[in-house]
Amino acid sequence: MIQDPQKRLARYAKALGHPVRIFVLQTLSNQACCYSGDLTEVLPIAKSTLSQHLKELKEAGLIQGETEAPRIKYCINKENWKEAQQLLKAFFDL
Amino acid sequence: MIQDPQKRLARYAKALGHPVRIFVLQTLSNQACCYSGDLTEVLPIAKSTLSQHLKELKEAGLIQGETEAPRIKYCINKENWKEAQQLLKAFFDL
DNA sequence: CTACTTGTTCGTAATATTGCGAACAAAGAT
DNA sequence: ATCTTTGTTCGCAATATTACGAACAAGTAG
Repeated sequence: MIQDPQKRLARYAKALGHPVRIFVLQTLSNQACCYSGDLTEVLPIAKSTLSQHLKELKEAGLIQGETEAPRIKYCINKENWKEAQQLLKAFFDL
Repeated sequence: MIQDPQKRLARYAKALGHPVRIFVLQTLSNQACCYSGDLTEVLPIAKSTLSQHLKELKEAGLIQGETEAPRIKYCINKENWKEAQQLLKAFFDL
């Protein structure tokens, strides 16, 4: 009954379903990439909590992390980002 | 730190974060309105479960229900739908 | 009035989410 | 080799989500 595109759309939407994750994605969209330390400084949450949110975004496929020295550089996963964009566009253009 | 638009966007996204709710919204977008019985016939879930999903969509402001005889007619809440659309558009056009 | 239809609400259970601090791992600096 | 920095993982707790069936309300039909 419910098809794969609907599941994928729901998956992406779920990942967007928290203010912190929205903020993170906005930050990454604006400025290419960033380190999680940059985010911890700004956000009023524990670093372990931020780490979990980043993990969820990673598992949803919306971001990717690249080890770089002691830090990890997070970027948008452009391919999946585009898919989410298209699925949502199609959804609202119904 | 986190502003109201981000919270509202996250709220809408959260409401979209389940395949059944995506399906319901697609159905309502396509054909004006429908009764929850129409949905129960098609979806492989208990009517009480569907009722909960409809309640969440209602509380998120994305749909509205209108009592009509023994049934309830559900429609998109166009005002909030448009807001969600705009917030998401702005989000992805970053 | 007594069914019947339609949908919500309640009670329950299993699982997921959110959040924190403490402990841990990995790599660079001293 | 030791310390520092950076971020993850673990353990825990509180709350939310998802789902079902049974019971309940509200209106229609007989």
